[in-house]
Amino acid sequence: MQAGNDIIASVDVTPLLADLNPAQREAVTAGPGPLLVLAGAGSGKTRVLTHRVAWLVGVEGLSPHAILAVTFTNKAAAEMRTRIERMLQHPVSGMWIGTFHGLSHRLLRAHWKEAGLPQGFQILDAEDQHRLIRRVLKGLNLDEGYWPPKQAQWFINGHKEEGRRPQQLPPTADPTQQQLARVYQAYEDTCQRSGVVDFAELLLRAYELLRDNEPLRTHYQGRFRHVLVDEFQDTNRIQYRWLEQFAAAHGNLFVVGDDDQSIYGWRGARVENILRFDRDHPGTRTIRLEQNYRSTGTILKAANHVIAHNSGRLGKELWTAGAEGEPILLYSAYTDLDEARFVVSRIEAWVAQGHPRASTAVLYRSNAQSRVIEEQLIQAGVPYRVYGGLRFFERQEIKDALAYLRLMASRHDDPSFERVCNQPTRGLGTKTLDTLREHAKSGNVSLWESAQKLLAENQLPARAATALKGFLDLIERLANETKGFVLAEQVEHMLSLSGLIEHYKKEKGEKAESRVENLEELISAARGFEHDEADGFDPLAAFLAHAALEAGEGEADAWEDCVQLMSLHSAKGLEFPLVFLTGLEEGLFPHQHSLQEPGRLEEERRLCYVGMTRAREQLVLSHAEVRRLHGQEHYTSPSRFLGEMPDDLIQEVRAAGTVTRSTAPESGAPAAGMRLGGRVRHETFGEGVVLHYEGQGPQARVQVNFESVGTKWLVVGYARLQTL
DNA sequence: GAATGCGAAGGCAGG
DNA sequence: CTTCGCATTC
Repeated sequence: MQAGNDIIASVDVTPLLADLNPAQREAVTAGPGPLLVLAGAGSGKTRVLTHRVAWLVGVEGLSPHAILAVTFTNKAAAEMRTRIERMLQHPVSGMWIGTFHGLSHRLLRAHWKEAGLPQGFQILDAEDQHRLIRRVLKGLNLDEGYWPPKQAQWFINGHKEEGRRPQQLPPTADPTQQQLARVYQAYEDTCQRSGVVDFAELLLRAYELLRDNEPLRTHYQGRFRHVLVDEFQDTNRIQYRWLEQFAAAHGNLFVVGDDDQSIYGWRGARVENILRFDRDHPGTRTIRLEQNYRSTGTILKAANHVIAHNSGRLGKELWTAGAEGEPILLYSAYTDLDEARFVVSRIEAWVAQGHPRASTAVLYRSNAQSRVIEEQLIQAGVPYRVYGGLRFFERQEIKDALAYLRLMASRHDDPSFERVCNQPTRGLGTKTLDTLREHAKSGNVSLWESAQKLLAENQLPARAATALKGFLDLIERLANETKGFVLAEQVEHMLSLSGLIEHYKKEKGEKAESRVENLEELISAARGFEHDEADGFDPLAAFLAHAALEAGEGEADAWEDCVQLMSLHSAKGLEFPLVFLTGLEEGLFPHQHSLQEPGRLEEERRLCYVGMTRAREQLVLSHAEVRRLHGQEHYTSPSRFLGEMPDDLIQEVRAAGTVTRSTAPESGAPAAGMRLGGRVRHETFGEGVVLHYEGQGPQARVQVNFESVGTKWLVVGYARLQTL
């Protein structure tokens, strides 16, 4: 390749490669063909991806148009784009950088006809999908008690993630499966009729589009000469095949991932995708990035120990050239409140040392845990920001508003019709709606069409007819009158004409007030919304897609210097000098649901690994002996993950009393009703908490932390302990 | 047809 | 502990 060398020689590649280590450099400068980069946490993964793109464009002279880069989150996509543009020092508009969902959506918008969708198709989020499934179940006369919508949702999404349509389900004699298959089919029909697609459908539909449409496939394969994928360990089966559709012709598939950070098995991710990548793609070059630039040696050592308990890994051990750093701190709290206070006091001390608040993250397994910590932060007057949870575009009032906008864009959107036809109330009751649904179902048309038809044929009672006509006219009027308006004015107009904002203004209470504020915020959001005109669809459609695909930020403004609160899942890819990993308790983390299946437990362990490796300088672990969850008090035992870290790396912090670090029970309980963290009463020592036990039956010994006399080992057979 | 109040059910992670 | 559906009442 004489010519190639000439090109390379003619460009000064020094700045591009200067700050890379040998492994990173090897990945960035690799030739064509499949390449797997096993990138450990903090090993410069994003750097490799962005440098690779810069290399392809800047050195190999590839057009940005020829690059397809896929990520999982919008944030990652945005960051990648920014960094690439900074490196190349000019905008790269022709490059496709986005999430699987975002890019699929783009494809489907561009080729809606070929994909068998109406032009104005709308996107269902998880909640919309849930509601629709409930409707479908009702339509099939299935009792919700017997047929939980959640189960049907799980069934449908699970199959879609595997690429299976209702007709392609494996034959089964199981009546439950058969019934669920019918639900799946009915759901699909409803979606098709209403012109809506759920998240999984975006991917599946885009994949099928390329698979079945040869000219289109050839076109895109010809255009995208290089396909790059971030977080490859989180791809599910359909995403894997989706990628193959693009890369099959040339095999230039550059995937970056870490099997130890695969944490989305519950939504269909297949670790196997990364485990078998080199077998699926002969000639794959595998490059390991094991040097970590983020955390201290202590943190890495502990994290390596934890993850070593998993089986079937590709194998990787992080190391650092940096310092050992501070020991990991462990706080055993009495209660979740105690834990929260501890966290807040450490944060205050940290901030007092001159660190910005934003250098701190509090991580937890489930979003419900944030409340207690938030309350303590508020009390201490420490600004904070919560990621995840209920996000802007998921709020009730915002979804109401969006439903109006969606109907303006697409009349046949049944879920939106159902949502707002009587919101605010305008005299459309159950009866009328039932008639509408019945009629729509039998005629296989949308609610909108069915309403028009029933009105035209005068088949409704006068009152209902007036109300219904009022609604249809309202939507038509909104759509027509606001044509040519700028987006924000469209939204504003809709809010006042529909009576929605008035409706919430009339309501009293703090909640209603914030709803009105949110609706006003929606107008601002619309005003600030920018989209690529080149996408070829109008601003309203783009805005609606944005709302569906990017649920928006949580509370608080991003500007202020504030403590970051988030679930472990949303922490992936981020890093902070000081990290709190809270709620390390059996049943919570690892989560209860994961204890049955070994595979799930390993995923929880990976989640722990992800959490630990977020910390740059200081990692603080904590667990509570008593935790209030869902209104009930639970006595808990420390997470088994704590027992998987070497003792000498951990320093315990304890205000009073001592709690020995204990691992989860390896065998059953020593006596009836006795469990780690459970409360017991002793005749002379009083009440205490079970910390440890050994053996079973009357010879079993238990360690109890008594409130009055501290920790003692007792033999169950003699101590006559009473479980409480 | 709409507002109010009660009881039951759900309860993990996210695009 | 919430939220949501449902029934009762206005």
